[in-house]
Amino acid sequence: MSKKVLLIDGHSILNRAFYGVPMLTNSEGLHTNGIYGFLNIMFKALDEEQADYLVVAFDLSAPTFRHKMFDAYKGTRKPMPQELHEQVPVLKEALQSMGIQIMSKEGFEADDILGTLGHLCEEKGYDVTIISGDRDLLQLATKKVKISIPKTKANRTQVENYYEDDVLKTYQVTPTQFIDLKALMGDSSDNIPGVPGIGEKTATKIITTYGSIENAHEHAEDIKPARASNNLQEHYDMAVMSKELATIDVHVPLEIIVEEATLENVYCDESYQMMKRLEFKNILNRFNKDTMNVPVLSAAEEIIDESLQRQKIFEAMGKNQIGLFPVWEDGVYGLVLAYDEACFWMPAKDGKSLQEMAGWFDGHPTIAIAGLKEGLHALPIQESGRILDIGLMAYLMNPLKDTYNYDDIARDYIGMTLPSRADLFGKKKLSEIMDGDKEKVMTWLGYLAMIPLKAGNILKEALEKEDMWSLYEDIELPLSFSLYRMEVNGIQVEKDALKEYGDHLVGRILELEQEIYALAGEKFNILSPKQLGIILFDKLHLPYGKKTKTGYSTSASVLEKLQDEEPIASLVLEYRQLTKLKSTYADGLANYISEDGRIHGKFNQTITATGRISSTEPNLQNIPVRMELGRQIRKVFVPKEGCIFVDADYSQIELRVLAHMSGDENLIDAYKQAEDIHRMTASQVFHTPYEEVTSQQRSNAKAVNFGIIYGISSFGLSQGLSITRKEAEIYIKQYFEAYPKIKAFLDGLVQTGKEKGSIYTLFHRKRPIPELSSGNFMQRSFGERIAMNSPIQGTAADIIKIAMIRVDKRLREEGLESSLVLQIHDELLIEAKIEEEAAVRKILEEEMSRAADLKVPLEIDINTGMNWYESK
DNA sequence: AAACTCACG
DNA sequence: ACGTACGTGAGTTTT
Repeated sequence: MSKKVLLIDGHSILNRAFYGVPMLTNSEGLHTNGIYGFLNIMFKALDEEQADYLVVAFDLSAPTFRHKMFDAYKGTRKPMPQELHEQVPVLKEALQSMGIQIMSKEGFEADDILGTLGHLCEEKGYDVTIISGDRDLLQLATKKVKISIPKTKANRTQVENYYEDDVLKTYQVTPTQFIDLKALMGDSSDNIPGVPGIGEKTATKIITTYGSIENAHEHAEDIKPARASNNLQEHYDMAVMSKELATIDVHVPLEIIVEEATLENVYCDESYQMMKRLEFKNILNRFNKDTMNVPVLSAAEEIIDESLQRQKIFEAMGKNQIGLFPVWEDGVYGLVLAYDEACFWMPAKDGKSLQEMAGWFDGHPTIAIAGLKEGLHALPIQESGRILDIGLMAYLMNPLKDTYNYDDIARDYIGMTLPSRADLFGKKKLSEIMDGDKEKVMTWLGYLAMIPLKAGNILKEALEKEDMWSLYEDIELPLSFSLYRMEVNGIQVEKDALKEYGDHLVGRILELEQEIYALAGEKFNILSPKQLGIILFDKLHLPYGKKTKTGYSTSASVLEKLQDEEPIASLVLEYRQLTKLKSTYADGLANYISEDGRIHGKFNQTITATGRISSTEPNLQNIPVRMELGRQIRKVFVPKEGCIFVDADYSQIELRVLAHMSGDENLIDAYKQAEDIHRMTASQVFHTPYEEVTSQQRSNAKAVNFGIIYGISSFGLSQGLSITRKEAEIYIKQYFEAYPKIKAFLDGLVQTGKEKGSIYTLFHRKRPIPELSSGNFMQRSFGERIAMNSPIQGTAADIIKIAMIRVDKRLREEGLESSLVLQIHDELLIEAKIEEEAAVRKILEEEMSRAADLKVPLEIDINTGMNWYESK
């Protein structure tokens, strides 16, 4: 079996990857999309080819001879965008960490190195694959040398492979003649001028007939059309030069031989650390974790005896700061405790005995912990300001990450690469882990408490430096306790009523199903966009609107446009609506009702980019309300015996935040004068007296107000209002004329974002916007909309968080039995003792409207009821 | 795992 | 020329 050699055109593949893979940055802010795409292409090729040797060739940054020649003719090449440029050295570093041979040579291009290596390897009888994005390399194809061109189409990498025969089949010319072809038609992307007026068609015809430019020149008079003939004669020098430019040198004197480019150290510790730094989780999966080096930070010592455990905790009480990690999973309970350089694993008998340990911490020192709210469920430690939740702090420092595990924080804030739980134990359950290698387990447990201990103060200082400590101490930390209480509290749901609701839906769903099949003329899966698309647009020939990358779009906006003409469209819309209610809500929620008849969902504090809370397992922040049928489901959410629901929501909090932050007097005055802000906006924007505003004008103004908050774009607004872009532009222009300071404010946000790389809320919450530095128009525009929206959405989130904390605090301080059950972004739901209704209303009213002192009043609406339907 | 669709603010 | 409103989570189908 002959050896296999893989040769990669470094810059070309990096370039392809950069433009093919959407923007990606690691937490250092380093752009990584090109490197990521490059490595994926490389690994895919390695898997497929099973190569013995691998070389990656790069051009040197200094312009090479061939380009100097041409640059003299026609200026220089376009400069590489900064975001790509910064990835070149990092990619080289990554390849080096894998022990992959990198080759470049002064005075030669990567093409020449690839050509020479390909040539040499073929002579040695090896199978060669050259990967490049550049079709110029097709001239190197032979029976043994394959040119592989990856194409990133719609997020999927497809590869075109060319041996000698394939080039002939595709281009009607041999690989050698491909050079002549290029010499005639030119290649702007490669700075080859070619002959003016000769394109692909003519060039192919000429070369297939005459074989080379030299021969063609000799028979130039016979060439048709006349224009091509004349141009070839007149610009033959260009053709000759182009041929020279396009010809790859296959005789470069190389010092290194390909046999040295073996693949022995691709998956080593060094490259593992590099992939961690770049945050390539997919690529990390390729590593064999068992052979990895596991750094010992401070392994835990097991303390089983309860009185010894007490003693250790007593000792910890004398310290300034301790690290804690409550373990409660899969029948394993216990506590990891760290102080100074020591660390102890203290198993507990069960969940209850672990909870009891919380009492031992009274009068505790500062506690550093990773994930306070989650920890509280196992170890309900006393509420205090002396807690450093490193997960929460790391979230505030950079809310864009998807995990804040000890290994992420160790890497980002201590500069230490530690194996994650998955690296160490894969998908094993905790009980299985604990039964395994003791030394490894104790090392891991050590991480869980030592990393909080070590990172706690680092993160505190980092937050202080950014003027964000108060956000942590006064808002996020106390909020963790409120959210914890809401999770424990849960919300009562009537299981039987929910079941009935579901059954009622099923009846109608079955009817709709039959009607749809009848109109379609066959049975099919209505919920499959693919099958539905075929039925509607291929079989029934309905006019299709949008297309997705995989086929026809069957989204509601498309079906809505059809429904006047086509009954099937309305039926499908209704079918979708009902099946959604059935599966997500009727059935979905039922699965979460626990023994106590309540749903205890999670309120996540470290998910969103803007500072909002998110709700999962189940999501209680998207219970239907807009459509009556869906809204009915709220009737199953009820207060417990002796209670009622009191629901309070802010009225247009984001628009009020905008009025305050922009300081626009017109909008501020509008809020002070008018009942109806959208009507007032319409009056000011369309220069119509307030009383004469039509409902059409009002709803347009409302859409513009939304648009402003979302980061206005004429296209977006035109979609929202079903008008043309031109009309949308006029609305926006008129809006900004009516509210000039809003325009200045939004422009300022984008500018700040570009200067600082981040934008901030009124309470100093930070959101980095790496998209703003993208060279891609789409990405950058997206960044601009984020810059306009996030401070508004984020400030509103800050305000309701403050309100929540204060409402919760007062409910407890005033000795009330009422408690918070839900937060839905601008709404708080309280399960209130019937006799406490007035007190609860008062607290909500006062704390919500006073949560922030804005230039406009914060107004709230309050409703009560015996279920959530009534109280909303 | 990714794509699509749709529920909410 | 580019082809989208901002922020989420979940269920179903498809790859």
